[in-house]
Amino acid sequence: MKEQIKRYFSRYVDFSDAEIDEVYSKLIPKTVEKKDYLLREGQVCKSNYFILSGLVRSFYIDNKGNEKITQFALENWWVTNMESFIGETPSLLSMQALEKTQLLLIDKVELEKLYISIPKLERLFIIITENMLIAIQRRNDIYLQMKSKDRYDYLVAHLPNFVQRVPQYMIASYLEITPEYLSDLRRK
Amino acid sequence: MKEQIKRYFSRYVDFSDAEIDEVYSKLIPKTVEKKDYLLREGQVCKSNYFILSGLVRSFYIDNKGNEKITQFALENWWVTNMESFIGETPSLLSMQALEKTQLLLIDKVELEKLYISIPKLERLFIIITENMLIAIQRRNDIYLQMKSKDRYDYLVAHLPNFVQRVPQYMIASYLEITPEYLSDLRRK
DNA sequence: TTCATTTCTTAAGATACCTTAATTCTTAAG
DNA sequence: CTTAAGAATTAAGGTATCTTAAGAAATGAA
Repeated sequence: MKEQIKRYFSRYVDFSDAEIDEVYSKLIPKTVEKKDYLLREGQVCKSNYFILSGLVRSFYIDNKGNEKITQFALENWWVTNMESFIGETPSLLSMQALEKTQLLLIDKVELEKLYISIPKLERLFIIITENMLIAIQRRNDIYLQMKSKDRYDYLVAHLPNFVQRVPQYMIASYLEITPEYLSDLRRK
Repeated sequence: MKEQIKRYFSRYVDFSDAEIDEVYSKLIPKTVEKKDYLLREGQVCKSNYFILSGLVRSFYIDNKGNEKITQFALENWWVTNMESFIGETPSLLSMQALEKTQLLLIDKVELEKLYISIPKLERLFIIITENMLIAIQRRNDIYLQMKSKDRYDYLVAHLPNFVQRVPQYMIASYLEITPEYLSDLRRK
């Protein structure tokens, strides 16, 4: 577990073993079962979650009562609801495990303390935030330009894990189409 | 001009007058005319732009040759192409003034030097980046949930400046619909 | 294995939005 | 003031995607 975190951290910033240890000591392990919630709509999201293994989705219920999936997250991703986490406001999204999932979570308060003793850590989270922003913008562009069929093909090509591990009606939700129409598309 | 920057800065972080002066001395004033470009597709975006007055759009040309507007930015906003600015990669977007626009720009290299002498400044830009991320996510959600008509109404209600100052076919592009269809919608 | 639940498919009819192309309205330059 | 260029409207026909509803297939619990 510690190795996995260490590998992840050193992808972006150079930490000493002592620094890794200090961070690691503040990370709280948590295992959730399939269908368990990490966060429910209306709660304030107080933690940032590092996924050791498993798969998590973020979603909300739209005004017609349908679930809309905004994000999948898997091994070696950080996942949180930025808006709620940063602003300390009630979350519009829920986060739910789609498989048995092992996590390390860090509390917002602890994280901010760590920033002071290990400024490099803040640098790491800046980079993570920037990458998130870029990824979201890129995803938007894809959605802007592509028709449903192409979005599906793109997903299969670039994120095959999602397609394999997630039920098809959730893929449809993520792609912003109905399950019926996705089924149609796949026939071709 | 300095007053405007100072007001903006102190919305988020407390700076001393001396700190403001130091930052201000690195900001380069620039005035561009309507239709001038701040950045062209293919260039690396080396600066972050603070808009003192005027209006700027970001857009790209899609595979059918149509302009797609991804963002408008106006007074007291920072505007840049994050992906190109952070990654120092050729920009996929262009940025163009839609009105005569007064800017203060800061070079990436200068900005990073300033982070060292004024760490609080980095804090400010973290906040700006986080807010950007939240805004983009929120915009996505709106696009996810709403039909064209509702997106237009939302824009009129929440960002009337855009609707007033930008030609309608650009609003259509921003809303991801054709100008003809927007015209249809407005009739109702 | 069996039954119940969840997920996926199929098809018909409806709707949102696009394409093209012609027409009017507005703006800016001479 | 006149004209050309840019912007907005209108209408007809087409396509992508949704809705509803039913049945088939897969999965998981007993």
